[in-house]
Amino acid sequence: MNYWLMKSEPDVFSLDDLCQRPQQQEPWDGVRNYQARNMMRDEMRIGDQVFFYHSNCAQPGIVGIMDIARAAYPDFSAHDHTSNYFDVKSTPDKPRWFMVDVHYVRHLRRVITLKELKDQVQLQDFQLIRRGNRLSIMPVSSVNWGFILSLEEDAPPLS
DNA sequence: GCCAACGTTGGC
DNA sequence: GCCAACGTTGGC
Repeated sequence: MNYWLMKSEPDVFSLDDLCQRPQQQEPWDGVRNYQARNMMRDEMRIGDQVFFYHSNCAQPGIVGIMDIARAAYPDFSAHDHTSNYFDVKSTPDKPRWFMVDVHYVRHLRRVITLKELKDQVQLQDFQLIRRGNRLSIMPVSSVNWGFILSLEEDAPPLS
């Protein structure tokens, strides 16, 4: 099984939004970056575990856990003229963009903030906190996954 | 294939 | 709102 982190702006789609879906499941549409697409299309498997990360908000950080409920299939929002994610170069015949379905697992007991992650000596190899990182989807090693989860048990940092 | 211009991400 | 970092586009 593989571990991942996926970012979303909570104003657009939050962990609470996912939690409130009827099946607590949702297509992860709108990814328009080739590296991120390739990871979804080529490497994500049903049952993989995913950190849900809130970006571009007051308190950026990991807020919960999802799993992969459906492997990659064409992102239909690319073919929808009314969608923000419309891409004239993607067609149903030759889809350029792919997505997976994610499924809610749980909220973390507290937000593990970006700042807190950056402060961890043990996470210096974690892509999320490397300079200039902008990928919205990234792999998480099983070691880092376990370590980050262990932070959940700690008291939140005071600052 | 090079690279300047431009657009986007996302923390702060 | 600012801006650093990075990806994409398109002229040549």
